Amino acid sequence: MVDLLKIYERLYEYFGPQSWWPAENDFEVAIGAILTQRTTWRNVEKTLEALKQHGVLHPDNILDLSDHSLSSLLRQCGFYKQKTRYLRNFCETLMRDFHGEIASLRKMNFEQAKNWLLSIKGIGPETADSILLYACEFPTFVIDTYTQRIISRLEPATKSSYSALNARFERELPANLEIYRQYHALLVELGKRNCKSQPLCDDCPISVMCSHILKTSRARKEGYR
DNA sequence: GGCCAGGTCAAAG
DNA sequence: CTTTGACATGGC
Repeated sequence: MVDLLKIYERLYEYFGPQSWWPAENDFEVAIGAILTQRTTWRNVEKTLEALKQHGVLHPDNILDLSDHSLSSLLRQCGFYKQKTRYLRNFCETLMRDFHGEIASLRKMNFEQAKNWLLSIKGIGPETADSILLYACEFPTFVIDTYTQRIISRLEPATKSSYSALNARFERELPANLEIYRQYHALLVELGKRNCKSQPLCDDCPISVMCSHILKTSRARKEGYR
């Protein structure tokens, strides 16, 4: 078994602190989490910008749009008809239950908040955890395809289902909001740069770090808190 | 032109 | 409970 904390330290040393989640407020975090499903953040940014320019970065305003107007605003980020439904589902439920205030989720316990999110069609485990971690300050570890890919290369035998990996990261790491936020962002950064082919790593741009990822880790306390 | 991107859902096996 | 196909545009 690889040492997950050690990997975190190596990634942090190599890439430095990441500024996630880029957004002006918790609602924008949540919208971005839905829009970025299987989509580059680049395209999501353009879509978020379009929504802002139309002054509809708020659940009320989004619900006022016709299906046609909303989906034309979402076109650039792909799966736009599906995401039109997902976004509507989310905004409707958010208005119905919390008057559009995501901050209300913080007053619930973690289980309740996550179940509330998962009950919305269009929000699965990763999107839910992303919202909980980056918009609501719950220390829950987000597992994405990069994380699954990286772990399965380091440990080909490990079961990499969402819940198994999420449980493992949370078991082996200190339950710390800032570490969870940084670590997930760092894994995405590694995943984006790493070569797509098997295995980790050899000819990818950061092969030196990959081959030494489990060794020589200087203790690095800053950024933990 | 081919492959992939910060997943989710519904339908099958 | 795990696997498969659909969903769609944009970048390299």
